[in-house]
Amino acid sequence: MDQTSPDMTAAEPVERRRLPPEERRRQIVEGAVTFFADVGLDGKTRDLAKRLGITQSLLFNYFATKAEIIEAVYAHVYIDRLSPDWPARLTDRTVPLRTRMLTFYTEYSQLIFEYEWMRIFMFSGLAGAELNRRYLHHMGSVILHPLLEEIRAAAPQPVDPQMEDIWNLHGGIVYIGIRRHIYQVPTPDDPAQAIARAVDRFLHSYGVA
Amino acid sequence: MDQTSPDMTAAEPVERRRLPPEERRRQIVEGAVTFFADVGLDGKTRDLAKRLGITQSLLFNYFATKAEIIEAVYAHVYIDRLSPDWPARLTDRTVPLRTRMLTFYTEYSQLIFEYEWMRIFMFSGLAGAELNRRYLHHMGSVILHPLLEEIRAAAPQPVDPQMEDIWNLHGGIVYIGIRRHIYQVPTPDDPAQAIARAVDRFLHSYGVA
DNA sequence: AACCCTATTGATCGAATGATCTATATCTTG
DNA sequence: CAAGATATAGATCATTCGATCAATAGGGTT
Repeated sequence: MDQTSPDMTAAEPVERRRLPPEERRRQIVEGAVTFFADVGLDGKTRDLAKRLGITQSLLFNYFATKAEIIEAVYAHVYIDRLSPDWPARLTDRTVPLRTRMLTFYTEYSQLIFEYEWMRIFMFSGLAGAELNRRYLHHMGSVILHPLLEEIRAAAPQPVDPQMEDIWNLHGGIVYIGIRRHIYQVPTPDDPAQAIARAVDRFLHSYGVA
Repeated sequence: MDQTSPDMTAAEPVERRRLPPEERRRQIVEGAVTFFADVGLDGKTRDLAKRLGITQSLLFNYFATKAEIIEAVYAHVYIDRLSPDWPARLTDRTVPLRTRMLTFYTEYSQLIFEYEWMRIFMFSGLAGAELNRRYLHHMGSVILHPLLEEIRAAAPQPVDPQMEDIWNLHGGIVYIGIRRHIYQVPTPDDPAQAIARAVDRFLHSYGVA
C-alpha cells in the first residue's frame, strides 16, 4: 500500500498529477517517441506508462488504441523534418554549388542524426510503413533530383550523372547516422568534415571546383 | 502495425510428418530466417509454426526457447557472409586497385543485398545485438582499414584518406541494399554499374586511375 | 504384420498484453 | 470553503504469448 521511496526508482520523484489534458497528451507523445525509439514499435504500453510515471490505463484515456499512440509518434517525429526552403536554396545559382550542398547536408545531418528520428524511421521502414516510401520519394523528387540538375549545370564539361549517383552520395552521408544510432558504433562527434570531404569527392569527379 | 498472415500460401495440403530430426531442424531454421526477416524478431512462434505447417509445440522440441531459435537464425545468416580470402585479394598489388575494389564490392553486394540478411542484420542492430558491432568492427579492421592503406599506396601523390572516407564509400554502396530491402523502394536490378561509378569517383578523387 | 521408438500433435498452463470500467482524488469555480 | 467536473488510479477482462506434457501416430526393423 505504502509508496516505495522515490529515491530508488525515479529520476523524477515529483509525481504531479492532474495535468491539463493538452500538456499530458504532449508529455505522453514525447515520452512515447523516445520509448518506441528505444525498444521498437512492439514496446508494451505498460512499460511506456511506467517510464512516464503514469498508469497504463491513463494512456487509453488519451488514445483509443496503441496504434493511435504510434500514429502520434510518427506525426511528431516527421513534422518539420524537411525544411520547405531547401529546394529553393539548393537551386540558387548565385551561390556556389559546393556551398549549397555543404549547407544543406550540414543542416540536414543535424536534423536527422538524432537518436529518435533515426531509429523510428528505421523501425517504421522495417514495419513496411508507407510513410517511409513517401518520405524517400519526396526526398528524391524535391531534393536529390534538383541536385542532379544543379550538378549538370555546374559542370564545366557535359556530364551525365544518374540518380543512383546522387543516392550514393546521400546514402554515404546518411550511413554515418545509421552507424551511430542503429548499430551504435563510434562515429565522429562532428560529421561536418567527413560530409565536406564526401561532397568534395563527389563534385571533384564531375569537375566542379 | 499488425502483420496479417499471408493467407495466399494456404494451399499447402501436403502435411509431411515425421521428418528426420536433422532435416526438421534445418527446415525450422530456414523458415525462421525468412519469417523473422519478414516480421521482425518479435514475431510469434505460433505464426512461425503456421508458416512452416507444423504445430507450435513442435518448435520447442527442437529449441528450448524462442531466443534459442533466434540464435540459430543469427548463426545461419552470419555464417560465411565474410569470405576469408577477401583481405588477401584486396591487398594483392599485382592487380590494379580499381579491379580489386570492383570485384570485392561486386561479390560483397551479391552476398549482402539479400532480403533475409539485410533485414535480420537491421533488426538485430536495432535490438542492440553485440553481433552487429562485432561484424562492423571486423569489417573495419579486416577490409576497410587495409583498403585505406591500399589507396594510400596506389595514389600517385601523397594522400591522407581517413577511415571515415572509406566508411563513406562503403555506406554509399550498402545504402542501395537498405533502400531495396528495408525501405523497399525501387533500386537498380543490377547495382554493379552504380557501384563501379561510386568506386571510380572515390579513386578519382585520390588521383588513382 | 506386429512391434517399438520417437517425431508430432493437441490440450493446457501461467504470465503478459491491449483495452475497459468504476472508484478515487485533485483542481477549479462560485 | 463547499461542490461539481474530470484527470487519474486500480481492478479486471478477454486474448495472446511462450512453454509444458501426456497422448497419438508415422515409419523403420524384425
